[in-house]
Amino acid sequence: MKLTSKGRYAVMALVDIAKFDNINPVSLRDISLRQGISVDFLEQIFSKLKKNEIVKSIRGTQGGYILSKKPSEIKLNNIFDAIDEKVKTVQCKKESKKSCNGKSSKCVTHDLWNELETHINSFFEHKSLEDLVSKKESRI
Amino acid sequence: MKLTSKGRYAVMALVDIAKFDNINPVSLRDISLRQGISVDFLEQIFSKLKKNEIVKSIRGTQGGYILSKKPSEIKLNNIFDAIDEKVKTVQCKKESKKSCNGKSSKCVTHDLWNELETHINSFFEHKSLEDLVSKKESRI
DNA sequence: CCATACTTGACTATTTTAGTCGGGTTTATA
DNA sequence: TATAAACCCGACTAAAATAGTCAAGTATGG
Repeated sequence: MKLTSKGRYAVMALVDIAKFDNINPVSLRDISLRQGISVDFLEQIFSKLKKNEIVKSIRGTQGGYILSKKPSEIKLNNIFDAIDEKVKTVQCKKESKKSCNGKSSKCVTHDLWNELETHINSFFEHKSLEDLVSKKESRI
Repeated sequence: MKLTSKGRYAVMALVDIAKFDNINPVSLRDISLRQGISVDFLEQIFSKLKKNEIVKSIRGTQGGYILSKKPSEIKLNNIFDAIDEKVKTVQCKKESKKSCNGKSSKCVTHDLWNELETHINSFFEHKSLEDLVSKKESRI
């Protein structure tokens, strides 16, 4: 079970934007320089963030991205949902005859993974971008 | 972020053993038939479970595996640790100059992933094999 | 002594991840 | 109005992880 770079980068990039003015758009180039993530990869990520209305884009020179909502209203699960970073539990596929029928150990893992999923999601639902930003502003 | 088949199979297999006599060893062949998992793959998994003292092996005819402890004493995190199914957070590698230095957004994700890891682990630490077995015995 | 079952390690196909690359379109500003 | 900064979009690819398979053992009960 692991977390992907994509998820990590998305959070880093959004925190970066949140730290700067939320009126002036922030360009991917700036984020790239500050966070050390390639512009090309950021484009992929932001394409999805935009589709899911986490950010708004402003085209042309001096363009960039701004947050669609206040940092306090952007929960981490919104971000991960947007970029398809879900908690994927391995499915019981066609092997259902064997392991997932009424008889023996009828997918003990089904309930377990569902529970875990709920558990993790509730963690992300309670964390907002603001939580991450303000934590880091407390630098002496 | 996703959970692997290996983890799922390990849990399924151990629940299978727990359901049967914990005095008579259960062979991988039986588990294979009941759960629809290949014997070869089970061998890989059980090799690690044995090294980590989750199960004991009994060789020869009529051999098989038995649990090393009572189902209530085997927590899911013990199982996942044994088979290297950890929560892996993507590391901030050598790019530390850019993203992980004192200046800008000094790895906001570090703290976040650590928190999540703790959160998930505590979930697994509180679930034992017994919890899974007894849940399923309530089949009418 | 042989069939059953564990033991070990190497091998492989498939899928996912983590990007890159190339060719666009839009728009501020000089 | 030219130009450069910036977003937009889809195809491509190398590397890593996953999910197994395969082969050649060793131990032991009957």
